[in-house]
Amino acid sequence: MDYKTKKVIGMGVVTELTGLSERQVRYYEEKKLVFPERTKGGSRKYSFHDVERLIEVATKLEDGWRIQDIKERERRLSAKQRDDLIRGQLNSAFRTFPTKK
Amino acid sequence: MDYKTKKVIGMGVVTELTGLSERQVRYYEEKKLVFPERTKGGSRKYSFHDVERLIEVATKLEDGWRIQDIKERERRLSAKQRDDLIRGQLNSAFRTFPTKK
DNA sequence: GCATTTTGTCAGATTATCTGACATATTTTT
DNA sequence: AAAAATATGTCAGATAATCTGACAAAATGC
Repeated sequence: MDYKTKKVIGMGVVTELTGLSERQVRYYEEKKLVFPERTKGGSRKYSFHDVERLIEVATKLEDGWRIQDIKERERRLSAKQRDDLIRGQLNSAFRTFPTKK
Repeated sequence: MDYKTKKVIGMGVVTELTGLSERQVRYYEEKKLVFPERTKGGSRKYSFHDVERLIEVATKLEDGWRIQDIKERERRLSAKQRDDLIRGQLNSAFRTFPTKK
């Protein structure tokens, strides 16, 4: 049970912690930058990780980035990470093979 | 900013995480076993630490303890800890004194 | 037996949050 | 430049979440 990723924080606290408006928080969700859970009644629940994510997004927007830019950059980054991961797997495959005790 | 002690969790999530009823959670506060913060509007906000505390309290009650017993025991324990702390301070005082480089 | 402890429940009020829509200022695109 | 897209504010009306205070009741303590 990770305090950082468990989704337990309501909208009010999120706006307090981030300094953002409700409107902004919901808009960033609409743009698929954060993914809150919901209560049975439909209220959003965020994690501390989500809160940090929102602050990160807000900072970039203040720096002149646009939401699509942010997503585009992250798409590229994660693609690179995938490549790196594959390379790492290949390396370890070749490395573990000859290592025979 | 500690995820564990920051008071950000509402009543609904607390009852989910603890399995307790709202009634129980409020009663344990009335008996001064937990100390939630409040929003401007008056809603309670708990930390993960509070949630663990509530579970601990509930467990002891299930084991036949009564609330006054729990508080009494903790009063004694913290008194002992105060004593231990003082003893520790005295010890280190006497230890650091002769240690002259 | 009477008092205390702990929990349930219910009513009524207030706070918190939701969706959807319209407005708008500032870019970006064509 | 005109049109389109972006990001945010705001407002209304609805629903969900939470609060307090009170009464009831079962279990346990003294």
